[in-house]
Amino acid sequence: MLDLKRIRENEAQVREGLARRGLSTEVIDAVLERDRERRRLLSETEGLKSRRNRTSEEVGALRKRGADTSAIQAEVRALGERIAALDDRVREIRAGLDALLLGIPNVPHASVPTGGGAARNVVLREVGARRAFDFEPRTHVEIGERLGILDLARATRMSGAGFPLFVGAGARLQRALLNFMLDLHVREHGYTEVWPPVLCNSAAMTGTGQLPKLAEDMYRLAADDLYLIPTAEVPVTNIYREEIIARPLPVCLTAYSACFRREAGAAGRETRGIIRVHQFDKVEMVKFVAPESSYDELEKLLDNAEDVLRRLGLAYRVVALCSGDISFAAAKCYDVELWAPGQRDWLEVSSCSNFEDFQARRAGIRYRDAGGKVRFVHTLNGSGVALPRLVVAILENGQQADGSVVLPEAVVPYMGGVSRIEVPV
RNA sequence: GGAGGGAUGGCUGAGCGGACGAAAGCGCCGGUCUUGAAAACCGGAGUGCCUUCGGGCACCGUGGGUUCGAAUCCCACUCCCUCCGCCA
Repeated sequence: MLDLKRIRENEAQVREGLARRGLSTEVIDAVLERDRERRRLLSETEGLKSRRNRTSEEVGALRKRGADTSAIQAEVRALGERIAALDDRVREIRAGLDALLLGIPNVPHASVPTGGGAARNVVLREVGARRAFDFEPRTHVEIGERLGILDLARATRMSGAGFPLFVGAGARLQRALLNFMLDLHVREHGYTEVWPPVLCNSAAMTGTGQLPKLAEDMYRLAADDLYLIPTAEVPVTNIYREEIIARPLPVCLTAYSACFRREAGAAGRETRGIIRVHQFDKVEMVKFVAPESSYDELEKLLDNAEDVLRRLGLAYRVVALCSGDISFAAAKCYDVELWAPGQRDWLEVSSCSNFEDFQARRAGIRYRDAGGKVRFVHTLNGSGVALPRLVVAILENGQQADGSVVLPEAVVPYMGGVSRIEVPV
């Protein structure tokens, strides 16, 4: 959520931010108009309340002396009625204002390239050589089914399309990769591991910005005001909701979680295989940092995500998203994409974002600066990394002519020494 | 799921409907003393909003209600604790 004062005082900057996202700035007019009305009514109401408080105290004093207070009591009662009416009106305006503010996206950082659509994203670097094949590389679906480690048909029978079932070495690979990534972030990148709930309430979802805009994309348990999380970002960021963080910043947390996405509106896109699924597993990194350092911390976060791929020896590239492509809550965002030879395409496996104080303001996450002043933290997060597309890349890059798959060395210890998944006889 | 108890500032914990934005202790910050520290003593300190910058308003789990006036009384909800039942 944007600071109302910021909209008031830096109107042009906010309008430019919306425009860079390709959005209308009409909402700003509505916000400013309601804000003016709200402040006008507040002054009036508070003046009346001040009068009521003083007069009411008088009643007490007069009573003590045994004086008749019926006239003055009637006066206060009348004041109370006026106040109640005004309060209702203020509440109404405030609710409307909040609804507007919750629907306004973050202002893109100055360093974000301007433009809309993937074509305007900027490829910053490509790391690692793409493997050359002396045979026609197969897709992960072909590889996985032949190896008997991926059973999409049976998964569809129990849950529908988009719910992968991993078997044998495939299941083991999931567990191995998760442990490999968590160990890396905890032991070498300085993160504290957490294991969060995968159902969160609407307040938490609003805090990180999934609500109100992305309601259609989430699985919801209507009877309980609970949603299945689309990413561990939600529970992990909300750990400090409505708190003044007492620990020294930065606070760096990492978590594995299952993630659930309805992918409404994505029907027909990337439906083959496990590139876009309704349930998947992911290791997430989340940081709570002082505002001065958030852009340095974003670079570190990005490097932590890249480190996963470097150690697995996979070819990847880093993309700076343009202003029309960054997510609702983000001020700046880098995507990390893996090369998948069976797809002949780059697959997004991580999105590293700085939200500045956008989420912190919604979720009420604050800290005390050196001077003891209470301020909103900056929050960041990034995948480190998402599993299904990582598995796609490992299978498609590691495939051999005979159908077997050679695994990256770094996961072999986590696979109980297995370095190659063989075709069953 | 059943029965009872509870929710107050960073923590512990007081609070006859007007004195309470709130005692006290701990912790924290500043000062005195000290070579330095500890102890002792003195002082300071909640959050948000509005403002004509004098000040004002709101906040004691959340939302309603009673009253001239609510941390305090009433109702509902949420969460926590104890006991019983059930369960991995």
